[in-house]
Amino acid sequence: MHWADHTAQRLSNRGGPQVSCSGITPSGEFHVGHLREILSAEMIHRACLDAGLESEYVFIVDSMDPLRRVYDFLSDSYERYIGHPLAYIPAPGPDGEPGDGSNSYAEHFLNPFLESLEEIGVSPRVIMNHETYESGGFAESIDRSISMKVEIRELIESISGRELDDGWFPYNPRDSKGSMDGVTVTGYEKPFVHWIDSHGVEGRSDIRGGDGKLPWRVDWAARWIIHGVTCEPAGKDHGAAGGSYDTGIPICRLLGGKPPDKMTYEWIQLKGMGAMSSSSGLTIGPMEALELVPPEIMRYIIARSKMGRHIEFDTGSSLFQAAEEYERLVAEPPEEEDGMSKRQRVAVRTQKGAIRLSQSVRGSEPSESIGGVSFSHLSMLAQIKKSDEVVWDSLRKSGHLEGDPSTSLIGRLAKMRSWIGGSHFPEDGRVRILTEARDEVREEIGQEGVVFLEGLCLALEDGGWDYESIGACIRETADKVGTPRRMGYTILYRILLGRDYGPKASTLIGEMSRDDFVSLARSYFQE
RNA sequence: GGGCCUGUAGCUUAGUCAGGUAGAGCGCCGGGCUUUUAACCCGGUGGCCGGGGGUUCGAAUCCCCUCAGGCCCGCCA
Repeated sequence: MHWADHTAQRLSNRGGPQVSCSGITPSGEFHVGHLREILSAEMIHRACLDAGLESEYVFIVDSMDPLRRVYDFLSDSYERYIGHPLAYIPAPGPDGEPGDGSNSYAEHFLNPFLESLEEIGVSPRVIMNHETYESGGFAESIDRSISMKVEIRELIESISGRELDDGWFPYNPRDSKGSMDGVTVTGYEKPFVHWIDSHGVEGRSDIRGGDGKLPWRVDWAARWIIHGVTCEPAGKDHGAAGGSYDTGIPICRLLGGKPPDKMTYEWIQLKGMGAMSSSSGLTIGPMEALELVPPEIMRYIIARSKMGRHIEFDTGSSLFQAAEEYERLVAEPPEEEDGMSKRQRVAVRTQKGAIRLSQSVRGSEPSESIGGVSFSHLSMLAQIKKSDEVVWDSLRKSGHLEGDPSTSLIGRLAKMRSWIGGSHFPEDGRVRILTEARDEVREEIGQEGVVFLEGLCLALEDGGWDYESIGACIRETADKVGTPRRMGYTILYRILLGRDYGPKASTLIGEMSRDDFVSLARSYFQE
């Protein structure tokens, strides 16, 4: 059974309406790794719906989290915002300088990400955490936390092994400048927390507003209660022993809630480059990834892997592999058959689940996502056909397409073109036509090849320069000089691409000019 | 120091929670195909399940130890 379906089954035992949740801090550019966070939860949500449960998917944006430090892409001017909630800091401009404040730091990074989510069929209920604070949503939890300060403190210290300092308080007020760093709480009179800040200024924060927040480990437990979260897959960092999941669960109970089960997922790694990290600069943003990868394939990459496994995200040749695997499964959906072992049945169900959950539109027919044309075929066409119209013509001729291309097919071609045009496209997927003879090829094709090419050049002198005529010439020449047709094609692929296989030979040749082809072929039999 | 994940065929992996004769895809090899969309069809090759010990009638699966890789323990998906 697919992990999402399995989780849905567990959640149905828990009962009640289901709320799957993700939480991400918008401290910098979003990257592909974040898609796993989102999709893991969203797929569980869909599996719940498919299981007939009432379910919702919410995306909580940690907009109340403070800016930790001045990141590389920020100017030094951001020094003064350290400790301020991301929702109350102006967005950086292209130069890294703070903007005019019309757009907050949190929104600045969040908005493009939401667009990416739209594209892969994820439309969460977005909750800006700072708004929940502002509207007083956290007030009760804050009050409870303060009254249970001793118990919470003990829990965190004993489970995480951390020693909290004497001034620790389960609420971090914002100081006279708006920062949450270096503020000492001096007292609590519901609903006000009194404090003195590092500048010596005294003040008070209303727990019913955005004047401060719960510390992370308590915040997490509290939001589960506030939003009724029943399931929240978290990055493995939260899952470490003594990590925030281990403290969140008992704290949530202490505050009177029913926490979700601990569930963690592994990182996505960039092939050969280690884990995604905003600070290392080695990231592929979701926008960038989705410019290359069709939505269903992106979802499939997440859906086919169990949560506990690393995913090597690679925009090179393994993307072809993933796409082909997806297409194969869609073309021939696995079915349970008599005589299958229990394991085989499980495998079939898992694969069917992965395909189902990979659709960007829930419940849509998987074969529509492919649009009748395989990923690798499209990559070839996109490389040898300059204009989209010619690609459609070719597809109509080959019977892949009737009438106008679908929106999804147009999108696929556009993505394919940007993939091919960019630096991520794998070399061995590239169709590069050679322009002159190569010694090793000369050796491979031997005398038989020379005779065949001579005959072919002769045959191509006259006649039309269209795929059909060219194809006919190839077949006729092969028969005439006594070369098996298969060998004739192999010879052509060798001189054209330096490989034994390739896209349809007549199509390839037809894309060249007659002179170019003849001069390439001649270079093998003329000194 | 503490903890987590992973290790199954050349590659990607299923099966591990609920122990019952090792499954799949790709690749590779062979055959077929008198238009080769890197295609398609048929057949085949291939694994002491990282290693060792234990529990059991029976272990890839449970327990202990060990090796290797990745990672977490202020914040980070």
